[in-house]
Amino acid sequence: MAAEPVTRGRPREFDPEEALSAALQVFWTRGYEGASLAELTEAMGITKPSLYACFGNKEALFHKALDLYERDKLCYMRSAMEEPTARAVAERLLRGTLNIQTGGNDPRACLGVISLVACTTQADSIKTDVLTRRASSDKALVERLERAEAEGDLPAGVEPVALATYLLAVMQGMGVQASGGATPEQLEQLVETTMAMWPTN
Amino acid sequence: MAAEPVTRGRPREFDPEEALSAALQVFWTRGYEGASLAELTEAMGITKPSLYACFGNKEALFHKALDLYERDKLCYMRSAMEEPTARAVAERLLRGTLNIQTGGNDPRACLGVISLVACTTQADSIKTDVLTRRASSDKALVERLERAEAEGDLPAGVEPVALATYLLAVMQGMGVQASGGATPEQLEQLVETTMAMWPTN
DNA sequence: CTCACTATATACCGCTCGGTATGAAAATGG
DNA sequence: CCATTTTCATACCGAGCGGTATATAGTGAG
Repeated sequence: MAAEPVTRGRPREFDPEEALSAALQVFWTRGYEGASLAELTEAMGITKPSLYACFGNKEALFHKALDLYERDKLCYMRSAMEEPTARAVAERLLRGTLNIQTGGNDPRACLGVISLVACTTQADSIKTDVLTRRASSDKALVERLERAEAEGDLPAGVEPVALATYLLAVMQGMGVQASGGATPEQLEQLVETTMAMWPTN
Repeated sequence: MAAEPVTRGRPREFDPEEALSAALQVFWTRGYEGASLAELTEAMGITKPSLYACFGNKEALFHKALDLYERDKLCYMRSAMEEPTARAVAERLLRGTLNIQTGGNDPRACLGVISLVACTTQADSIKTDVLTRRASSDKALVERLERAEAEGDLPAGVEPVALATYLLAVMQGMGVQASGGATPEQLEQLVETTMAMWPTN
């Protein structure tokens, strides 16, 4: 990227990255439809025309916030795949989910889960975007578990696709519990219970 | 109830039960905040003043719809507790959840999950209501699993509270997957995977 | 300094939201 | 037949929504 984008005209008075980060926090707690422009602009410290000029509109802002979320918050997903065993992959995923959900002031679900469940009226492109992103991460987990199967790392009779779906369901269910006011201790216990259930050979 | 409520004045031209059932469908697909009065009244076949006169306001209508939902859709939860073994209880719960989620046109999560995750702005009383109802059903499951432990129906080292939290998380995660466009077959597979994970002694 | 250009702040737009005032319509009691 | 009571349908209300027109302020180029 050009650090010197040859500014002509009045310079911008805010940092787009910081503003986007603030917008992400609002979207994360309110959801896409629940986040109003008034709340967004106040959190970002800018006015509506500035937001429009810099990010396009509310929907484009959300997509960019989703980019940031995936880059900053969901990176643990990719690194978890590098664990040596399927069991270790699962535990890294569960603990990473736990960390995200208990990182803020009070526990809350993954932004993707919130967007999927909450956006019901319009937001067709929002849902599609989230689903597309999730499909690729789901695929990565399936491939990792298929590798585990090939390596003899999974007990016989355990289907990689089914196991991946199951694990993702637990992670998403953990998000629902977090949204429902579960304490970090309860979520931690849920991780341990799930790991105790993990198939052994 | 009095079947003859001594009508005086112009009789009502719609059936409140049917109207409430229609409202429930709208709330279930749109969520509380996503359901507009326009969509509600159209689905219910009545006008806004009629709705207001009969049900109070949107919030009161939602609480009554939640009553109906619990009575009609979540009755399987109570009957599941009567199964003889903890394993059978779990399977009945999972299959009951599956039936609800795949009952409509396309899969969707439990109304409680939708309400919890989606309602972010106002809706304080909505969340409280849902949480209160869920707390009692959670408690019933915990007590059932405690009975199972006392009966030697659970393997050693399995905590009833932790197991109940885990099972509920899977059910809720299943709802998220349903909202995300999972097919009934995938959800069915998720049930079977979960049952395959269920602890054995 | 002047001009072209860009970001800023204010005020505003059309629309939809949940909720209601109002008057006509349909029933019962006298 | 009339008064009373309750429901129905239309039209309306203030507020908040996402988005924007407009005018001003701050920058580099010439």
